[in-house]
Amino acid sequence: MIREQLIDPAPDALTSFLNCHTRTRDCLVQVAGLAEVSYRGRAASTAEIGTYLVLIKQDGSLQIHHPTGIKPMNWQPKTDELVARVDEDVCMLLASRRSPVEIVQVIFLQPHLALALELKAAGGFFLSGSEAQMQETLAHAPELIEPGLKVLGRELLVESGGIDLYAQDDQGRYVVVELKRGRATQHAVSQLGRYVCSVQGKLPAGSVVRGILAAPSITGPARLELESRGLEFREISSWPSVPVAREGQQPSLFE
Amino acid sequence: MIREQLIDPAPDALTSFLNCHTRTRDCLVQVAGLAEVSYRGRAASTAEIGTYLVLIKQDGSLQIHHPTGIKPMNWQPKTDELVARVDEDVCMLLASRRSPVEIVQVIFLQPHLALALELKAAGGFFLSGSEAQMQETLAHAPELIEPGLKVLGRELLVESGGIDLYAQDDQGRYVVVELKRGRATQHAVSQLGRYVCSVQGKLPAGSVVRGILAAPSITGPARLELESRGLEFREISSWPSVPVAREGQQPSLFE
DNA sequence: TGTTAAATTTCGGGA
DNA sequence: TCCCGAAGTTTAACA
Repeated sequence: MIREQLIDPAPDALTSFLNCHTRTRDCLVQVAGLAEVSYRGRAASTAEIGTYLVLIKQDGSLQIHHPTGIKPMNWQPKTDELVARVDEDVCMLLASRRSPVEIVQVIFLQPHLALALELKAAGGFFLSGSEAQMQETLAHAPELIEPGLKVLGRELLVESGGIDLYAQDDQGRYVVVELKRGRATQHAVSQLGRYVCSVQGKLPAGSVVRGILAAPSITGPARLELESRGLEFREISSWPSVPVAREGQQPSLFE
Repeated sequence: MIREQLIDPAPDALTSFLNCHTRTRDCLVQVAGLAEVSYRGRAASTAEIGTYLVLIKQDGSLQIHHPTGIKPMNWQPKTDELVARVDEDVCMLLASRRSPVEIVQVIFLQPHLALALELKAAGGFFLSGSEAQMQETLAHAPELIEPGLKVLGRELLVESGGIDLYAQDDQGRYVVVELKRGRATQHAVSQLGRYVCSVQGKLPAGSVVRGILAAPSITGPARLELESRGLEFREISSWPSVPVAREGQQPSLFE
């Protein structure tokens, strides 16, 4: 599990350690200690000297954590080059990528701990409650949106994006359905509006296209915007915002 | 720096370790080893048995990393309760929060390493290249958007959101400016459209309100959408997508 | 608390 | 590669 551990490594020792274990790409590498971090790319940042935790995963992704918060202080999702070297008597780590051109530089002023861990086995990961799952369910039970609704297509691509559900109502009118797994916002209304326009543009002039936003709830401003644009909202209440373990009850949507 | 380190801890030892160091809230705690993770909240997930790295920061935030990717496999940004206990002869960690109600459960089947680190000093952090900075710059140099433009306000709140820059052109017409630090998308066009409508609704009927999207570039579909809605695009090219160190040259925007 | 929008968003999918 | 959209997005700001 622990491939290698160094306490208070010298600059050249840390440099070798980093280059060795990042090259093999089979370890999760971490270094904790006093460091300085700078980033240049889509934006630019500088972190003054402080105690940070640097993580380098097997795919070469880099993240630098400060004492609080879920998000790293600095990061590099993918690195095209990851190299450590001794510079002015300290170990310096450079993580760069092209597209976008970005570079993160870590200067280890006083590394206290360097650790290489083997994190081999990762089991399966299963997520439920995604919008994709909601789409799957509603595509097979469109009456939950509206009685008589017939689904013609899913993920239909138009110039302005992908339409979640494309359908026809009991009067033969085309219906564009936009799904949200959580509370629908003005953003969702804009999306729906764009899709409705795109579909209208493909049909003979004068065709009526309905737009339905289907979600467990909707914000006040979104509702106003929606109604002013002649679009509709359908509450999908059986979508459990917090799936609760239940016994002897009938399973809700998505279970 | 290293407050405590355990190798292959027994369930009760790991439990004590976790409860002790998370209670004091002055350490970054990590556990690496075989585990199972499940989550219930806005969605639900299960991670089968595998080797993971669990990080618990001083603010009680929890993240569980698998071998690749910048994002944790599971996480809990804020925990209202963080408690470990021995359950069926293994150590189980529960991290829960209200609002939204969510819980992450980690079952440590075979912990190999438990580490408590002191990450005390964090230096200052400075980021440049944000949209806020772009706004600051353009508010003082609106001629970069258009000659004769006068800024009337920033972050002006209307019902549909916050207008980045509110201005008047050399002919006295009101101008709503939406800024993007990167390539502008259809989403940005929608925002701008909403703001223009909101402003029009506040002015006497028939008032002309211009909408300008100011960004370094714009996607093709966004440009079409923009033009079809009578809105305008202004390229802000001096926004350096990659701020480069230069010598003897005149500093660009934002430097 | 509710809503909106930014973010070095990341990530995945389709053309 | 470009583009769009989901995400357990997170985070901050503001009414």
